[in-house]
Amino acid sequence: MSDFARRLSAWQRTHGRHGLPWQGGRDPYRIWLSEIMLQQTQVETVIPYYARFLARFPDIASLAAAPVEDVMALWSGLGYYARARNLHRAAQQVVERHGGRFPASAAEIAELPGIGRSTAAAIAAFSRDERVAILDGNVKRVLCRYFGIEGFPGEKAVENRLWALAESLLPEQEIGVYIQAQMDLGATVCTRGRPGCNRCPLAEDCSARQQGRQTELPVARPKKAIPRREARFAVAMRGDGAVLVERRPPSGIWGGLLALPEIPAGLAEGDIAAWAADTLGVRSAAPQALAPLSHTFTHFILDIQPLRLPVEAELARARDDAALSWLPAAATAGAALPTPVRRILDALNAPDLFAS
DNA sequence: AATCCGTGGAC
DNA sequence: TGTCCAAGGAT
Repeated sequence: MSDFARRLSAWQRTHGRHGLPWQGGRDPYRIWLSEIMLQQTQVETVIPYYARFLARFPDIASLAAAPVEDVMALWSGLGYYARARNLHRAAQQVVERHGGRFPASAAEIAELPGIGRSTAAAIAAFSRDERVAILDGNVKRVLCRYFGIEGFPGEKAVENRLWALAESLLPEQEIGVYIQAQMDLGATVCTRGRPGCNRCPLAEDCSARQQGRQTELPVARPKKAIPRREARFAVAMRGDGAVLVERRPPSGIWGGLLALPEIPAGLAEGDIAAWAADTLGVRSAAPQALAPLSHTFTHFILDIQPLRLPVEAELARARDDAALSWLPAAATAGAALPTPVRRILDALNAPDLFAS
């Protein structure tokens, strides 16, 4: 075994993380769920979602049998909603094509929607110690520093080199411990800022440390200015507190979630009531501006102006739009809402703390 | 290959 | 306040 792997695994046994909710078992379903939730998402954020999801869907069969809307609701707030849709689709594929048993090998696992090479390897390594490499953000950071690898790791050529390196370093046995060691070292010691080199089992011959380049490696993503966009959300509210929401298409931003209808840009304030009558099927009083908010996505910032439309009457819509539905105030907590929509509705339902 | 896809934590 | 990006994958 390479000294690299031996030192890493030895470190994991004494200094690694062992008590996380998805650790300690070999059930591929639980491991799979954790890996998907943890994609681009921090451990502390995932923990409560993971518990709620497992309580509602304890196994693949229950997940596969559920309506996708229920799955989206449990994912509400976690982001990257295609993960939830793919998770549901994959569960159904396991039932239909694998007799309900999660496929064993990393190669088979990677065929499922939402599971790429690295996630498939992590599942196979943790569930049955299959000898396969992962390449997530942690591993990229550790390898780039230890071997002094130049170039942005998101670049194809650099990534290919890292994959080859990761595979060449694999120990013969106990791959699960080794994989966990890489993740834990990256998450707790070889962190992005201020790495704890004095606690690192690889420090003595780490290229970045020898050259004092810990903050320069891995090479950062090329900078790109992120655009700002504006949107007005219609908050059509009935007297009983129910709000009109729109199921978004499966792909794109907030795919499959319930959002507030967007008022077309450029539509004059005075024309909003007519638009609401035509498009939303509601007769409403004059729009009232609610507190604006700003929401940051990965690649743009959205400045949101919610406009409350007090509903006076429901009209027959020319073409019944199945995407529109009334969300009762009591149902917001369990609904599949994106975060800013939840904030807007929560503010409406909460007692006004600033009223005198 | 480059872009798209959420949210919140850390600094 | 802004910046960066975390157990990535799909297109």
